[in-house]
Amino acid sequence: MTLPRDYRGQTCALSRAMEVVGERWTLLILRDAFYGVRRFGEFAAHLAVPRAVLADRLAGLVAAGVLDRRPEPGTGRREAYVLTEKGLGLWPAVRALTDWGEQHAPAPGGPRRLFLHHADGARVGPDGHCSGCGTPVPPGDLLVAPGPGLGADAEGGADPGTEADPGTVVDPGTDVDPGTDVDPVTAALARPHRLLTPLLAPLPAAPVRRPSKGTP
Amino acid sequence: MTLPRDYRGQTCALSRAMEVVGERWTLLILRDAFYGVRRFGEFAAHLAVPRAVLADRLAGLVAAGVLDRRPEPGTGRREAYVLTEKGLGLWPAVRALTDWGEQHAPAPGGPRRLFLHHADGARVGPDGHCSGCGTPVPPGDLLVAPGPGLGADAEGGADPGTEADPGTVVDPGTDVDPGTDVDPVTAALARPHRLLTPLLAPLPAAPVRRPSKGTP
DNA sequence: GCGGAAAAGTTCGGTGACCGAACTCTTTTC
DNA sequence: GAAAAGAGTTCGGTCACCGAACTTTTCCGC
Repeated sequence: MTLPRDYRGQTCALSRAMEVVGERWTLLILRDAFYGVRRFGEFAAHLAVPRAVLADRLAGLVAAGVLDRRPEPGTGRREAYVLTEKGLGLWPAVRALTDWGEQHAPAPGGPRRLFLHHADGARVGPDGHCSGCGTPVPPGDLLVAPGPGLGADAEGGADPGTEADPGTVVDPGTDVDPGTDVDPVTAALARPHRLLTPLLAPLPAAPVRRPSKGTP
Repeated sequence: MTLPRDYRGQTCALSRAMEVVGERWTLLILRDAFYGVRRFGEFAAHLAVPRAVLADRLAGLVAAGVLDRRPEPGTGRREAYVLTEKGLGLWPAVRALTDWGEQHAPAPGGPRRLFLHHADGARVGPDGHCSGCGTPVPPGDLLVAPGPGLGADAEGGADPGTEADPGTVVDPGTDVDPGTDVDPVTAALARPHRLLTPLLAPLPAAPVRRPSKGTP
C-alpha cells in the first residue's frame, strides 16, 4: 500500500493504523524487527527490498515512534533499529496476519515457523496463549523455531530434524552450508531464536581491538 | 501497499497474507464488509476510494476467495460482495490493527467504535473474549456500536447517548439529519449494528420511495 | 414502449511510488 | 595510506494510484 497520502476523511482507528504500517514492505520489516533483525543491511538482504524504499520505511517508522534508531557504539557506521513500546504493540497484528496466511495459503509440508513458549517449549496458539501452561505469552517470551514446512522449497535447506537448544547464540556463516546462498538472517532462523533479542552478533567478536589512546 | 508484484523470494506466511490483503484500501474494504457493507456504491461512498481501484480490489478479493460476488435478485444491476469463510478468518487481524490504532493514535474523546457481545451487551476485548461472560465471541456475534469518540470530529454527529436496541434494521436516510452530508454507511453506523448482517436495506422490499408510511 | 434515474463498473490522462542498479560518504581495518 | 564494509542516496524506467468523466445495464413511472 502506498498509504501515507492520508486516507482522506477516514478517521477511524484502522485508517490511522494503516497510515503507519500500511505501506508496502512495512509489516515485513516489522516482523523481522520482532525476530531480532536490527541493522539496515540485514533487512535489505533478507527482504530483498530496494534500499531506497527500505530507508524510507525505516525513517517513517522512526518518525512514527514505532522504531527507535540508535547508533551501535564501537562498530563502524552501524545503526540499530529496535522496536519501541508502541512497536511492540503491533505483535498481535503481525501474528494474526501470519496465522491467516499459514492457514489459508498453507505451505507444503506444514508451517515454516512455529512459535513456542520460551519457558516450557510448548506451542503458542494464535490467541497468544501457551498450549502447555495456558498463560498469555508476550512476544519477548516467544521462540520462533523452524517448522516442518521449512526447507521444502527455495529457502535455505534446513532439514526439519535440526533442533538446537533454545537460546543458542548463532554464529552466522560458519555452520550453515555456504553453497546455498542464503542471507545471514535466513540462516540464523534455521534454529530456534528468542524474539526481540539480536539475531546476529551485535558486535564483532573482538570488541575493542586496539585502545591505542593513552590509557592510564 | 502495492504488493501483488509478489514479494519475490518471500515465501513466509506473512508475505502470502500481504499479497492478498496488503494493497492500499484492501483492509478498509474488508472492515466495511465485516460491518455489513455489501455493494459497490456503498464501499465507494464510505471509503472515498477511486472507483477503478475499488473495482480492482473487489475483483482481487473475489479471485483470492476472500469475498464472494453474487447478484442480488430483484434489484437492478446490484452485486453483493460478502465474506467467505476464508475472509471471516481475517477478523482477528482487522481487530488487532484497529485496536493498535485506537490505542496508539487515540481519537479525542475516546474510541469511536465499541465492540459488544450481542448476547449480553458487554464489551469484547482485543483478545476477542467478552468482558461479561468470558467466552470467545466470533465476529458474527459482535455488535459495532458508536463510542464516545464518535461525533467529536468531522463524522456524522451522533450524540453518545444514542442507544437503540440491538438488531434494529436501519432505514437509511430518513431519521439521520440530512444536513450533515454523511454517506449512508456512516449514518447507519451511528447506532449499534450486528456484524456480518446487511448494513443497508438489501431490497427495496416495500415501495419505500413514497413515505406514505403504509407499512404496518 | 419511452425517458429518466440509479447502480456498477470502465476509460483516460496526470502524478507519484516503486524498482533495480550504480554511486557517495563515513568509519574501520590492514 | 589503501581497502573494505555499512548506510544510505541518486537516477531513469515502469507501474499503480488518483480524480473525473464516460458507458452499460436495469428498473421505474408514465
